[in-house]
Amino acid sequence: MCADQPRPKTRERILLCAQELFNRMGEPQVTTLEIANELEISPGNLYYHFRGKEPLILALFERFQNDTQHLLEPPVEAELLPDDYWLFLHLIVEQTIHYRFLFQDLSVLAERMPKLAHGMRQWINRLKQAIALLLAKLKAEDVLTSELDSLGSLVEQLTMTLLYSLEYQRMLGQPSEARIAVFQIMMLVAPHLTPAARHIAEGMAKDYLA
Amino acid sequence: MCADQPRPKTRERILLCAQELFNRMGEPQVTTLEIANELEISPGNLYYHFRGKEPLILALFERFQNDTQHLLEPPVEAELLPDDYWLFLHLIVEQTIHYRFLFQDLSVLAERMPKLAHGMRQWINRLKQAIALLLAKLKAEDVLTSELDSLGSLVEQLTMTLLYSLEYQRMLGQPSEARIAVFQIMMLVAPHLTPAARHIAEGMAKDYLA
DNA sequence: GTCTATATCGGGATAGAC
DNA sequence: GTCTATCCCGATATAGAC
Repeated sequence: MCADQPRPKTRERILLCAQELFNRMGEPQVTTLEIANELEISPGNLYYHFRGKEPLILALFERFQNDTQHLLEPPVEAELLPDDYWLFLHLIVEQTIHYRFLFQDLSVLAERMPKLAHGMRQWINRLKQAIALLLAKLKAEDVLTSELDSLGSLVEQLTMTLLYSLEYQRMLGQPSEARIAVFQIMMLVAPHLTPAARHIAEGMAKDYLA
Repeated sequence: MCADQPRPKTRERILLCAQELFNRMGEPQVTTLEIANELEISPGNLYYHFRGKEPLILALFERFQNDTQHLLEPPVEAELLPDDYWLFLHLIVEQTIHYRFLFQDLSVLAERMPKLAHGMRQWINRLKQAIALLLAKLKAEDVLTSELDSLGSLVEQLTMTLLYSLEYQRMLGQPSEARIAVFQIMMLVAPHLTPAARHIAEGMAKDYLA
Protein backbone atom coordinates (compact mmCIF):
# COMPACT_ATOMS: atom_id res chain seq x y z
CA MET A 1 0.00 0.00 0.00
CA CYS A 2 2.26 2.72 1.29
CA ALA A 3 5.75 3.13 -0.04
CA ASP A 4 7.04 4.55 3.21
CA GLN A 5 7.07 1.23 5.01
CA PRO A 6 10.34 0.35 6.71
CA ARG A 7 11.59 -2.03 4.00
CA PRO A 8 15.26 -2.57 4.72
CA LYS A 9 15.59 -4.16 1.32
CA THR A 10 17.16 -7.35 2.61
CA ARG A 11 13.79 -8.97 2.83
CA GLU A 12 13.24 -8.02 -0.76
CA ARG A 13 16.58 -9.38 -1.89
CA ILE A 14 15.85 -12.67 -0.15
CA LEU A 15 12.54 -13.01 -1.94
CA LEU A 16 14.01 -12.31 -5.34
CA CYS A 17 16.97 -14.59 -4.83
CA ALA A 18 14.84 -17.43 -3.51
CA GLN A 19 12.49 -17.12 -6.45
CA GLU A 20 15.39 -17.21 -8.85
CA LEU A 21 16.99 -20.24 -7.22
CA PHE A 22 13.72 -22.11 -6.83
CA ASN A 23 12.95 -21.58 -10.47
CA ARG A 24 16.38 -22.61 -11.66
CA MET A 25 16.98 -25.66 -9.51
CA GLY A 26 13.55 -26.65 -8.27
CA GLU A 27 12.34 -25.83 -4.80
CA PRO A 28 13.30 -29.13 -3.13
CA GLN A 29 16.90 -28.78 -4.31
CA VAL A 30 17.37 -25.36 -2.73
CA THR A 31 18.16 -25.05 0.97
CA THR A 32 17.91 -21.97 3.12
CA LEU A 33 21.67 -22.14 3.46
CA GLU A 34 22.17 -21.93 -0.29
CA ILE A 35 19.95 -18.90 -0.47
CA ALA A 36 21.92 -17.25 2.31
CA ASN A 37 25.23 -18.07 0.65
CA GLU A 38 24.09 -16.80 -2.72
CA LEU A 39 23.17 -13.51 -1.08
CA GLU A 40 26.35 -13.52 1.01
CA ILE A 41 24.22 -13.30 4.06
CA SER A 42 24.26 -15.40 7.20
CA PRO A 43 21.69 -18.17 7.67
CA GLY A 44 20.69 -16.51 10.92
CA ASN A 45 19.95 -13.31 9.12
CA LEU A 46 17.74 -15.08 6.61
CA TYR A 47 15.97 -16.74 9.47
CA TYR A 48 15.37 -13.35 11.03
CA HIS A 49 13.39 -12.30 7.98
CA PHE A 50 11.68 -15.60 7.20
CA ARG A 51 11.27 -18.27 9.79
CA GLY A 52 12.22 -21.02 7.39
CA LYS A 53 11.39 -22.08 3.89
CA GLU A 54 7.65 -22.31 4.22
CA PRO A 55 6.98 -18.68 5.08
CA LEU A 56 9.32 -17.77 2.24
CA ILE A 57 7.37 -19.85 -0.23
CA LEU A 58 4.07 -18.52 1.04
CA ALA A 59 5.32 -14.97 0.64
CA LEU A 60 6.30 -15.72 -2.94
CA PHE A 61 2.92 -17.29 -3.58
CA GLU A 62 1.22 -14.14 -2.31
CA ARG A 63 3.24 -12.16 -4.79
CA PHE A 64 2.18 -14.51 -7.51
CA GLN A 65 -1.43 -13.94 -6.56
CA ASN A 66 -0.93 -10.19 -6.61
CA ASP A 67 0.91 -10.26 -9.91
CA THR A 68 -1.88 -12.20 -11.58
CA GLN A 69 -4.88 -10.68 -9.87
CA HIS A 70 -5.59 -8.11 -12.54
CA LEU A 71 -5.45 -10.81 -15.21
CA LEU A 72 -8.11 -12.91 -13.56
CA GLU A 73 -10.55 -10.15 -12.84
CA PRO A 74 -13.48 -10.30 -15.21
CA PRO A 75 -12.80 -7.76 -17.93
CA VAL A 76 -15.35 -5.01 -17.68
CA GLU A 77 -15.33 -4.07 -21.32
CA ALA A 78 -18.21 -5.52 -23.23
CA GLU A 79 -16.19 -6.04 -26.35
CA LEU A 80 -12.83 -7.74 -26.75
CA LEU A 81 -10.51 -7.45 -29.68
CA PRO A 82 -9.00 -10.64 -31.08
CA ASP A 83 -5.64 -9.50 -29.78
CA ASP A 84 -7.01 -9.34 -26.26
CA TYR A 85 -7.45 -13.09 -26.13
CA TRP A 86 -3.95 -13.62 -27.31
CA LEU A 87 -2.66 -11.08 -24.82
CA PHE A 88 -4.46 -12.69 -21.91
CA LEU A 89 -2.96 -16.04 -22.78
CA HIS A 90 0.48 -14.63 -23.19
CA LEU A 91 0.44 -12.75 -19.91
CA ILE A 92 -0.82 -15.71 -17.91
CA VAL A 93 1.85 -17.97 -19.35
CA GLU A 94 4.49 -15.34 -18.64
CA GLN A 95 3.49 -15.29 -15.01
CA THR A 96 3.53 -19.05 -14.66
CA ILE A 97 7.05 -18.98 -16.06
CA HIS A 98 8.02 -16.28 -13.64
CA TYR A 99 6.86 -18.45 -10.77
CA ARG A 100 7.42 -21.76 -12.42
CA PHE A 101 8.79 -23.43 -9.31
CA LEU A 102 5.30 -23.34 -7.87
CA PHE A 103 3.99 -25.42 -10.74
CA GLN A 104 6.97 -27.69 -11.11
CA ASP A 105 6.56 -29.10 -7.65
CA LEU A 106 2.89 -28.42 -7.19
CA SER A 107 2.00 -31.76 -5.65
CA VAL A 108 4.98 -31.79 -3.31
CA LEU A 109 4.33 -28.26 -2.14
CA ALA A 110 0.62 -28.82 -1.79
CA GLU A 111 1.25 -31.94 0.24
CA ARG A 112 3.57 -30.17 2.64
CA MET A 113 1.68 -26.90 2.84
CA PRO A 114 -2.09 -27.12 3.02
CA LYS A 115 -2.29 -23.36 3.06
CA LEU A 116 -0.63 -23.16 -0.30
CA ALA A 117 -2.75 -25.99 -1.64
CA HIS A 118 -5.87 -24.11 -0.66
CA GLY A 119 -4.68 -20.84 -2.13
CA MET A 120 -3.65 -22.51 -5.34
CA ARG A 121 -7.03 -24.21 -5.65
CA GLN A 122 -8.72 -20.84 -5.33
CA TRP A 123 -6.41 -19.38 -7.91
CA ILE A 124 -7.12 -22.20 -10.33
CA ASN A 125 -10.84 -21.67 -9.90
CA ARG A 126 -10.50 -18.02 -10.69
CA LEU A 127 -8.46 -18.93 -13.74
CA LYS A 128 -11.16 -21.31 -14.87
CA GLN A 129 -13.78 -18.62 -14.48
CA ALA A 130 -11.72 -16.18 -16.50
CA ILE A 131 -11.27 -18.74 -19.26
CA ALA A 132 -14.95 -19.64 -19.24
CA LEU A 133 -15.81 -15.98 -19.58
CA LEU A 134 -13.55 -15.56 -22.57
CA LEU A 135 -15.04 -18.61 -24.24
CA ALA A 136 -18.53 -17.33 -23.52
CA LYS A 137 -17.65 -14.09 -25.27
CA LEU A 138 -16.39 -15.98 -28.28
CA LYS A 139 -19.54 -18.03 -28.27
CA ALA A 140 -21.67 -14.90 -28.09
CA GLU A 141 -19.86 -13.60 -31.14
CA ASP A 142 -20.66 -16.86 -32.94
CA VAL A 143 -17.02 -17.61 -33.47
CA LEU A 144 -17.24 -20.77 -31.41
CA THR A 145 -19.38 -23.51 -32.86
CA SER A 146 -19.24 -26.18 -30.17
CA GLU A 147 -22.04 -26.78 -27.75
CA LEU A 148 -21.85 -25.49 -24.23
CA ASP A 149 -21.20 -28.82 -22.60
CA SER A 150 -18.23 -29.63 -24.75
CA LEU A 151 -16.97 -26.16 -23.93
CA GLY A 152 -17.02 -27.16 -20.29
CA SER A 153 -14.42 -29.81 -20.88
CA LEU A 154 -12.53 -27.37 -23.06
CA VAL A 155 -12.22 -25.05 -20.07
CA GLU A 156 -10.78 -27.89 -18.03
CA GLN A 157 -8.39 -28.76 -20.79
CA LEU A 158 -7.20 -25.20 -21.23
CA THR A 159 -6.68 -24.79 -17.52
CA MET A 160 -4.74 -28.00 -17.25
CA THR A 161 -2.58 -27.03 -20.18
CA LEU A 162 -1.81 -23.65 -18.67
CA LEU A 163 -0.75 -25.33 -15.46
CA TYR A 164 1.27 -28.21 -16.84
CA SER A 165 2.45 -27.37 -20.32
CA LEU A 166 5.74 -25.88 -19.16
CA GLU A 167 6.34 -28.83 -16.90
CA TYR A 168 5.61 -31.18 -19.76
CA GLN A 169 8.09 -29.44 -22.02
CA ARG A 170 10.65 -29.59 -19.25
CA MET A 171 10.08 -33.28 -18.82
CA LEU A 172 10.66 -33.80 -22.52
CA GLY A 173 14.05 -32.22 -22.10
CA GLN A 174 13.22 -29.06 -23.99
CA PRO A 175 13.67 -25.74 -22.29
CA SER A 176 10.27 -24.46 -21.24
CA GLU A 177 9.08 -21.79 -23.60
CA ALA A 178 6.05 -19.59 -23.38
CA ARG A 179 5.40 -19.70 -27.10
CA ILE A 180 5.02 -23.46 -27.12
CA ALA A 181 2.44 -23.31 -24.37
CA VAL A 182 0.57 -20.53 -26.13
CA PHE A 183 0.67 -22.47 -29.36
CA GLN A 184 -0.73 -25.58 -27.70
CA ILE A 185 -3.56 -23.61 -26.21
CA MET A 186 -4.48 -21.92 -29.46
CA MET A 187 -4.51 -25.30 -31.17
CA LEU A 188 -6.80 -26.56 -28.45
CA VAL A 189 -9.34 -23.89 -29.17
CA ALA A 190 -8.98 -23.96 -32.94
CA PRO A 191 -11.10 -27.08 -33.65
CA HIS A 192 -14.03 -25.43 -31.87
CA LEU A 193 -13.99 -22.34 -34.07
CA THR A 194 -15.90 -21.66 -37.25
CA PRO A 195 -13.91 -22.75 -40.32
CA ALA A 196 -12.90 -19.19 -41.16
CA ALA A 197 -11.87 -18.32 -37.63
CA ARG A 198 -10.15 -21.64 -37.27
CA HIS A 199 -8.05 -21.05 -40.32
CA ILE A 200 -6.97 -17.67 -39.07
CA ALA A 201 -6.24 -18.98 -35.59
CA GLU A 202 -4.15 -21.88 -36.82
CA GLY A 203 -2.21 -19.55 -39.07
CA MET A 204 -1.57 -17.18 -36.18
CA ALA A 205 -0.55 -20.06 -33.96
CA LYS A 206 1.96 -21.37 -36.46
CA ASP A 207 3.42 -17.96 -37.12
CA TYR A 208 3.76 -17.44 -33.44
CA LEU A 209 5.62 -20.69 -33.00
CA ALA A 210 8.10 -20.18 -35.82
CA MET B 1 12.27 -64.83 -17.42
CA CYS B 2 12.63 -67.96 -15.32
CA ALA B 3 10.31 -68.60 -12.42
CA ASP B 4 12.87 -70.62 -10.52
CA GLN B 5 14.92 -67.65 -9.48
CA PRO B 6 15.74 -67.50 -5.79
CA ARG B 7 13.04 -65.00 -4.90
CA PRO B 8 12.83 -65.00 -1.13
CA LYS B 9 9.66 -62.98 -1.35
CA THR B 10 10.84 -60.21 0.94
CA ARG B 11 12.16 -58.27 -1.98
CA GLU B 12 8.77 -58.61 -3.57
CA ARG B 13 6.93 -57.47 -0.47
CA ILE B 14 9.16 -54.43 -0.23
CA LEU B 15 8.41 -53.46 -3.79
CA LEU B 16 4.66 -53.80 -3.36
CA CYS B 17 4.61 -51.97 -0.05
CA ALA B 18 6.78 -49.13 -1.33
CA GLN B 19 4.59 -48.73 -4.39
CA GLU B 20 1.51 -48.60 -2.19
CA LEU B 21 2.99 -46.05 0.20
CA PHE B 22 4.48 -43.90 -2.54
CA ASN B 23 1.14 -43.78 -4.28
CA ARG B 24 -0.80 -42.96 -1.17
CA MET B 25 1.44 -40.37 0.41
CA GLY B 26 3.68 -39.20 -2.40
CA GLU B 27 7.23 -40.39 -2.80
CA PRO B 28 8.96 -37.52 -0.96
CA GLN B 29 6.81 -38.08 2.12
CA VAL B 30 7.79 -41.74 2.45
CA THR B 31 11.07 -42.68 4.11
CA THR B 32 12.83 -46.01 3.97
CA LEU B 33 12.14 -46.31 7.67
CA GLU B 34 8.41 -46.01 7.15
CA ILE B 35 8.48 -48.71 4.54
CA ALA B 36 10.39 -50.96 6.90
CA ASN B 37 7.98 -50.26 9.76
CA GLU B 38 4.95 -50.89 7.61
CA LEU B 39 6.39 -54.26 6.66
CA GLU B 40 7.52 -54.92 10.24
CA ILE B 41 11.00 -55.36 8.97
CA SER B 42 14.22 -53.74 10.11
CA PRO B 43 15.72 -50.82 8.20
CA GLY B 44 18.88 -52.84 7.85
CA ASN B 45 16.99 -55.62 6.20
CA LEU B 46 15.41 -53.29 3.72
CA TYR B 47 18.81 -51.87 2.98
CA TYR B 48 20.07 -55.37 2.33
CA HIS B 49 17.59 -55.71 -0.51
CA PHE B 50 17.69 -52.17 -1.86
CA ARG B 51 20.59 -49.89 -1.17
CA GLY B 52 18.33 -46.93 -0.49
CA LYS B 53 15.34 -45.29 -2.03
CA GLU B 54 16.72 -44.70 -5.48
CA PRO B 55 17.28 -48.34 -6.44
CA LEU B 56 13.83 -49.05 -5.09
CA ILE B 57 12.24 -46.41 -7.26
CA LEU B 58 14.20 -47.54 -10.28
CA ALA B 59 13.06 -51.11 -9.73
CA LEU B 60 9.46 -49.92 -9.61
CA PHE B 61 9.96 -47.91 -12.75
CA GLU B 62 11.25 -51.00 -14.52
CA ARG B 63 8.11 -52.79 -13.52
CA PHE B 64 6.07 -49.94 -14.88
CA GLN B 65 7.90 -50.24 -18.17
CA ASN B 66 7.26 -53.97 -18.28
CA ASP B 67 3.61 -53.60 -17.36
CA THR B 68 3.02 -51.10 -20.14
CA GLN B 69 5.29 -52.52 -22.80
CA HIS B 70 2.62 -54.56 -24.55
CA LEU B 71 0.38 -51.50 -24.69
CA LEU B 72 2.93 -49.39 -26.48
CA GLU B 73 3.96 -51.93 -29.05
CA PRO B 74 2.50 -51.06 -32.43
CA PRO B 75 -0.58 -53.21 -32.88
CA VAL B 76 0.02 -55.65 -35.69
CA GLU B 77 -3.58 -55.98 -36.73
CA ALA B 78 -4.40 -53.89 -39.72
CA GLU B 79 -7.87 -53.16 -38.53
CA LEU B 80 -8.98 -51.83 -35.16
CA LEU B 81 -12.46 -51.90 -33.75
CA PRO B 82 -13.82 -48.73 -32.17
CA ASP B 83 -13.65 -50.45 -28.80
CA ASP B 84 -9.94 -51.00 -29.20
CA TYR B 85 -9.24 -47.31 -29.04
CA TRP B 86 -11.27 -47.02 -25.90
CA LEU B 87 -9.54 -50.05 -24.42
CA PHE B 88 -6.09 -48.72 -25.16
CA LEU B 89 -6.93 -45.49 -23.43
CA HIS B 90 -8.43 -47.20 -20.48
CA LEU B 91 -5.51 -49.55 -19.96
CA ILE B 92 -2.92 -46.82 -20.20
CA VAL B 93 -4.74 -44.69 -17.68
CA GLU B 94 -5.10 -47.68 -15.37
CA GLN B 95 -1.36 -48.18 -15.42
CA THR B 96 -0.59 -44.55 -14.71
CA ILE B 97 -2.89 -44.81 -11.73
CA HIS B 98 -1.17 -47.94 -10.59
CA TYR B 99 2.15 -46.12 -10.65
CA ARG B 100 0.80 -42.69 -10.03
CA PHE B 101 3.61 -41.67 -7.68
CA LEU B 102 5.92 -41.58 -10.66
CA PHE B 103 3.78 -38.92 -12.30
CA GLN B 104 2.88 -37.01 -9.21
CA ASP B 105 6.46 -36.11 -8.51
CA LEU B 106 7.83 -36.41 -11.97
CA SER B 107 9.93 -33.27 -11.92
CA VAL B 108 11.36 -33.96 -8.48
CA LEU B 109 12.25 -37.52 -9.36
CA ALA B 110 13.66 -36.58 -12.71
CA GLU B 111 15.80 -33.92 -11.11
CA ARG B 112 17.24 -36.29 -8.56
CA MET B 113 17.57 -39.32 -10.82
CA PRO B 114 18.78 -38.69 -14.33
CA LYS B 115 18.45 -42.38 -15.10
CA LEU B 116 14.75 -42.24 -14.39
CA ALA B 117 14.38 -39.01 -16.33
CA HIS B 118 15.96 -40.65 -19.34
CA GLY B 119 13.83 -43.75 -19.08
CA MET B 120 10.68 -41.74 -18.66
CA ARG B 121 11.51 -39.65 -21.69
CA GLN B 122 11.88 -42.79 -23.75
CA TRP B 123 8.62 -44.10 -22.42
CA ILE B 124 6.84 -40.87 -23.28
CA ASN B 125 8.20 -41.02 -26.78
CA ARG B 126 6.90 -44.53 -27.24
CA LEU B 127 3.55 -43.40 -25.92
CA LYS B 128 3.50 -40.58 -28.42
CA GLN B 129 4.27 -42.95 -31.23
CA ALA B 130 1.49 -45.28 -30.17
CA ILE B 131 -0.96 -42.40 -30.05
CA ALA B 132 0.18 -41.08 -33.40
CA LEU B 133 -0.34 -44.51 -34.88
CA LEU B 134 -3.87 -44.73 -33.56
CA LEU B 135 -4.71 -41.30 -34.92
CA ALA B 136 -3.22 -42.26 -38.26
CA LYS B 137 -5.51 -45.26 -38.38
CA LEU B 138 -8.49 -43.08 -37.65
CA LYS B 139 -7.37 -40.70 -40.34
CA ALA B 140 -7.00 -43.55 -42.81
CA GLU B 141 -10.56 -44.57 -42.07
CA ASP B 142 -11.66 -41.01 -42.78
CA VAL B 143 -13.08 -40.60 -39.33
CA LEU B 144 -10.67 -37.81 -38.53
CA THR B 145 -11.15 -34.64 -40.51
CA SER B 146 -8.32 -32.46 -39.26
CA GLU B 147 -5.17 -31.91 -41.22
CA LEU B 148 -2.02 -33.75 -40.36
CA ASP B 149 -0.24 -30.81 -38.82
CA SER B 150 -3.01 -30.04 -36.39
CA LEU B 151 -2.98 -33.74 -35.52
CA GLY B 152 0.63 -33.30 -34.48
CA SER B 153 -0.33 -30.92 -31.74
CA LEU B 154 -3.22 -33.20 -30.86
CA VAL B 155 -0.71 -35.97 -30.17
CA GLU B 156 1.16 -33.66 -27.84
CA GLN B 157 -2.02 -32.66 -26.12
CA LEU B 158 -3.19 -36.23 -25.65
CA THR B 159 0.16 -37.27 -24.28
CA MET B 160 0.27 -34.40 -21.86
CA THR B 161 -3.24 -35.14 -20.69
CA LEU B 162 -2.41 -38.79 -20.10
CA LEU B 163 0.57 -37.75 -18.01
CA TYR B 164 -0.98 -34.96 -15.99
CA SER B 165 -4.72 -35.38 -15.85
CA LEU B 166 -4.68 -37.42 -12.67
CA GLU B 167 -2.33 -34.96 -11.08
CA TYR B 168 -4.58 -32.11 -12.13
CA GLN B 169 -7.63 -33.75 -10.59
CA ARG B 170 -5.68 -34.34 -7.42
CA MET B 171 -4.66 -30.71 -7.27
CA LEU B 172 -8.30 -29.69 -7.60
CA GLY B 173 -9.02 -31.71 -4.49
CA GLN B 174 -10.96 -34.42 -6.26
CA PRO B 175 -9.86 -38.01 -5.91
CA SER B 176 -8.09 -39.02 -9.10
CA GLU B 177 -10.32 -41.14 -11.25
CA ALA B 178 -9.56 -42.96 -14.43
CA ARG B 179 -12.91 -42.21 -15.98
CA ILE B 180 -12.38 -38.47 -15.76
CA ALA B 181 -9.06 -38.74 -17.54
CA VAL B 182 -10.56 -40.97 -20.21
CA PHE B 183 -13.44 -38.56 -20.64
CA GLN B 184 -11.10 -35.62 -21.06
CA ILE B 185 -9.14 -37.45 -23.70
CA MET B 186 -12.19 -38.49 -25.67
CA MET B 187 -13.40 -34.92 -25.59
CA LEU B 188 -10.03 -33.82 -26.89
CA VAL B 189 -10.34 -36.03 -29.92
CA ALA B 190 -14.03 -35.41 -30.54
CA PRO B 191 -13.74 -32.00 -32.25
CA HIS B 192 -11.45 -33.54 -34.84
CA LEU B 193 -13.91 -36.22 -35.86
CA THR B 194 -16.49 -36.17 -38.61
CA PRO B 195 -19.82 -34.86 -37.33
CA ALA B 196 -21.35 -38.34 -37.13
CA ALA B 197 -18.38 -39.87 -35.36
CA ARG B 198 -18.11 -36.87 -33.12
CA HIS B 199 -21.65 -37.20 -32.00
CA ILE B 200 -21.18 -40.86 -31.16
CA ALA B 201 -17.90 -40.21 -29.37
CA GLU B 202 -19.32 -37.41 -27.24
CA GLY B 203 -22.26 -39.58 -26.33
CA MET B 204 -19.98 -42.42 -25.34
CA ALA B 205 -17.80 -40.08 -23.36
CA LYS B 206 -20.71 -38.70 -21.41
CA ASP B 207 -22.17 -42.11 -20.71
CA TYR B 208 -18.78 -43.21 -19.54
CA LEU B 209 -18.49 -40.33 -17.14
CA ALA B 210 -21.93 -40.68 -15.59
C1' DG C 1 19.51 -6.01 11.42
C1' DT C 2 23.20 -8.75 11.10
C1' DC C 3 26.62 -11.82 12.59
C1' DT C 4 28.84 -16.46 14.59
C1' DA C 5 28.24 -20.53 16.80
C1' DT C 6 25.76 -24.21 18.23
C1' DA C 7 21.72 -27.19 19.06
C1' DT C 8 18.40 -30.28 17.13
C1' DC C 9 16.46 -33.42 14.29
C1' DG C 10 15.52 -36.85 10.79
C1' DG C 11 16.71 -39.70 7.25
C1' DG C 12 20.20 -42.56 4.98
C1' DA C 13 23.87 -45.61 5.51
C1' DT C 14 26.59 -49.38 7.59
C1' DA C 15 28.84 -52.78 10.81
C1' DG C 16 28.58 -56.85 13.06
C1' DA C 17 25.92 -60.35 15.68
C1' DC C 18 22.57 -64.00 14.97
C1' DG D 1 18.40 -63.06 5.28
C1' DT D 2 17.41 -60.69 9.16
C1' DC D 3 18.20 -58.19 13.32
C1' DT D 4 20.06 -54.29 16.63
C1' DA D 5 22.80 -50.52 17.25
C1' DT D 6 25.16 -46.79 15.74
C1' DC D 7 27.13 -43.32 12.85
C1' DC D 8 26.94 -39.66 9.59
C1' DC D 9 25.35 -35.85 7.41
C1' DG D 10 22.68 -32.04 5.82
C1' DA D 11 19.09 -28.88 6.76
C1' DT D 12 16.53 -26.33 9.94
C1' DA D 13 16.16 -23.81 14.11
C1' DT D 14 17.85 -20.76 17.80
C1' DA D 15 20.75 -18.21 21.16
C1' DG D 16 23.34 -14.49 22.15
C1' DA D 17 27.03 -11.12 20.84
C1' DC D 18 27.77 -6.97 18.01
